[in-house]
Amino acid sequence: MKATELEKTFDPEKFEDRIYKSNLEKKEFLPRIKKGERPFVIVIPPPNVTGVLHMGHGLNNSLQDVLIRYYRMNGVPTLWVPGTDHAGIATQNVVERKLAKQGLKRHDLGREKFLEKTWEVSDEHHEIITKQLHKIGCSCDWTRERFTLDEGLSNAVREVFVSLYERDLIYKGKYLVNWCGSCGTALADDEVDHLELGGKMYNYYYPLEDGTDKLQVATTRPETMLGDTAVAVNPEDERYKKYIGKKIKLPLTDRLIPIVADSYVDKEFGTGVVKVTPAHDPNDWAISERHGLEKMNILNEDATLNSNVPEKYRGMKVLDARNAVVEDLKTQGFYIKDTPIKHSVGHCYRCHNVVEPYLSEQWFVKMKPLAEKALDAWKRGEVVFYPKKWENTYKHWLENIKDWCISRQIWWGHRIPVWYCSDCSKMIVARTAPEKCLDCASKNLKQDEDVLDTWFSSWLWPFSTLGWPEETEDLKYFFPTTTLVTAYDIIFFWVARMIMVSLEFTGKAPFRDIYIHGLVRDKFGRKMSKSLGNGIDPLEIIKEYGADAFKFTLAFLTAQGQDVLLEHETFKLGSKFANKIWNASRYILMNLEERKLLDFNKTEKNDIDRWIIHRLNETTLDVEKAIKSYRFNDAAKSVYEYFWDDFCDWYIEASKLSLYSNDPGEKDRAITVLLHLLSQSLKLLHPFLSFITEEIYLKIPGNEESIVNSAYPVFDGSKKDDKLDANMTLLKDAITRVRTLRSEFTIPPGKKIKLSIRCDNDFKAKEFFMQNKALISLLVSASEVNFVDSKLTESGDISIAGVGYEIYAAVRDAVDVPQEIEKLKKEIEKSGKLYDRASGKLSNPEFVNKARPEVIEKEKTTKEELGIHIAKMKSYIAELQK
RNA sequence: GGGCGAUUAGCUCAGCUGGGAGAGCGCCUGCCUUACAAGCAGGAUGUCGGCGGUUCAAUCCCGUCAUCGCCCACCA
Repeated sequence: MKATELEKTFDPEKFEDRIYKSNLEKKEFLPRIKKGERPFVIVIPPPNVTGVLHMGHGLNNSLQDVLIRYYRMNGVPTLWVPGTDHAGIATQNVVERKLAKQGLKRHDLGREKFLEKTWEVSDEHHEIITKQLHKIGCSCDWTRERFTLDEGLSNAVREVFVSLYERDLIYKGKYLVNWCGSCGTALADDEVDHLELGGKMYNYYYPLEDGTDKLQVATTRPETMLGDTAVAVNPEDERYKKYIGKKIKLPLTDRLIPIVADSYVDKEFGTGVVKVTPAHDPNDWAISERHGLEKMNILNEDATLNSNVPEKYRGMKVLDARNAVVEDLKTQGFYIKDTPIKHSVGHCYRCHNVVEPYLSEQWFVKMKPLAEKALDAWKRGEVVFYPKKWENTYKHWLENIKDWCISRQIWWGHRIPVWYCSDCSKMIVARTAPEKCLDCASKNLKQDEDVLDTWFSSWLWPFSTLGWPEETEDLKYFFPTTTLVTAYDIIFFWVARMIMVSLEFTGKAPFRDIYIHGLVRDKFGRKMSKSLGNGIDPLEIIKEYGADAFKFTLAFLTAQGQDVLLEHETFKLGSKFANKIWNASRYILMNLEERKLLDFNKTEKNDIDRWIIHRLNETTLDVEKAIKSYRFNDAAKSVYEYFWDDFCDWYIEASKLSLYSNDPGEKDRAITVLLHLLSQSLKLLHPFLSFITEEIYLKIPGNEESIVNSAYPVFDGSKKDDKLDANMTLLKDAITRVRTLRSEFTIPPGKKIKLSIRCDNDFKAKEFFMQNKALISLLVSASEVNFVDSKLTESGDISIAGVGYEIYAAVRDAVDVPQEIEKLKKEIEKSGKLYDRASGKLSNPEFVNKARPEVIEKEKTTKEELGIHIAKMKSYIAELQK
């Protein structure tokens, strides 16, 4: 066999793109459907086509890839559906910002031209995003890629809209909605971010019509007084009872407004008088409904004041109007004072401008009936959150759900499938554009100008991507999907809504497991953002460290329920690991030179071979447990420790006994086993480091097919060998003790030392130690190792105490005796404390009576062993003092 | 105003069902030992936020306080 050369330095850039391309060409990422077998399916949380992928996407997709690759290798038919989201307002904003730079507004272009521009932006970002996912190594099935605005998904959107309308779950009406004046559209409640800000509470008087008295009111938004249509007091409030039914002369206007009694008003709070602005405050809206008050809208769509206010304020922006109103109240003598206050102010989650409550006609989804189904499904255990704590959030939101405003006054999105007859004003809700009015047969029809909320298409994603409403083969086989991987910031927007609509239309929950990972933050725990400039570009990391380092590091750091704190340097962790894999593999492949490979199964295994096979086997089980419970850090740590600590530091080091021997047969045997274990180890690592494992795997003789669809190592109970593992632990411990001695007394590695080992008669690993004499000798760099029956007192060796054995090292001349005595004394002290603790427990009758037997047994052993240990060290001191 | 989470080595964090505290980075010592100096071998470092309680036994369970963070909520 000729040696397979790996380049001396590990350079991921040299193979990652090539491997991804090859995997695509060979269709490695397409599902291998097995009829009757339940597949493992993930639909990607579709990235927005507003921009490029950030570290949060990097994390999200890396974790999905780990899962997908793990199940794929375990022989489960596996599908990962990729795709992107048109992201209505967000994308529209991007285009509008571009236009603004040229001094243009969307209306200057007109709807059609504007949409053309938006498609350009969308296509451009789609390209970038796709390339980024390729770079990360995401093993998606790109033949099934979808976009929320593509034809199939648009069909699904219309189908759902019309069906919900027919089921009386969608309605149109004039209500108070959250209005973003800057985006010029209505927003859903959860699209409003509430920020705690410092503001002012303005106090001023409203005079009674008859001039007999004046009432003090307070507000944080004084400009709304121009839309006040009443003043409310508590019906039980003795101070104001006499005024109920009377009228207020509203300052700055010529309007008279009534004083009404409403129990909503808290007598104790403020002055007990509330100004009522039904069109611009949800509570006031409710009051106005109860009292049949007028609802006076004072805002235009762009959040300037409209013609319902006195002329001087018209056209002013809200804040300008606020200042003007305050000024005028002052000059006219109504003003009292303002006090600083902290209060939460709603902001648009897309453009971050202040949102105003605004009266307008919108489309809504009745959420209660949908939410009930979603709650029931969760209670029945059809969906499970990992970690569980998010179930509270989910439950709370569903139980307090309000109707969802789904119409948006923007252009980028799914046009609402509703038409109005210009002649008879008939409203037609239809799946396809009607040709004529159903009532008057007029062909003069106009489609609703508005588009649907982005989430109205996203919530269909798990089934619309698989072909719904068509009964496709994909839908039948792959739906419902298995796991949703997402961050907690979109539980309401997306996760809960997907469950609701899926239950409504398919009768099934769209996925079984919901894995909620944390958010990516910088090393100070701050969210990564453009404005802070603390973002890390995934591609930059991949360019410097490689995609494997990227994915492995993220998996290693993803503890369930925790945010992930990152800085650029953090990725060295994965990079160093990849480098280690590279070099270990290089060592093995290098030693193929002139070797004859044997049949692994028929090859004899020595102790250390069987030990590493045992360790691999155990690790396989650890990974399985960790992956199945979505504990990515545990899984990554487990393969890391297996490969670095067990495979490299012990197994490969031990293999040098064989590979550097003069016995060609032993060399052949050893390389055969090594190569097999390397192959298995690479498979074990592949879900976490996908490129390097493929690159090396295909260089191993006999491996023809990609590692992507190779069989993952499976836990095999018959390979479990705890006795061997215990023996190895003792052997490793003995070796470490000798190495520590060498290190402490600076005995250089080149200097071989002579060792004698004496085992107690009942020492369990006696045979094992004796059989592996040569190994011990190699790993501690000994000139010779002898097993003796008793201490050779006259030798003047330094003694090392083990549990069940002692090692005598002929290094007395190199040792600083007082220092050695000091060290032994320290250890006696430390052991003494532990001994006292154990014996204390054992002499406590409560402990002996109540503790579990195995715990008592353990304490007994501990006490016994420590006793011997201490005695040994005392005798060593005595000896050294001779 | 509710709800949730965090507090463990200098830093960032693991520690799943209570039984002698761990990782990565950093630090100290010695090594360019023919896979790897992005490495090897060895080492130091913790009143596991405070106080109570349950228990034979608490980093882990309960209560409470403190500090920090997040989510939800219409109090003018």
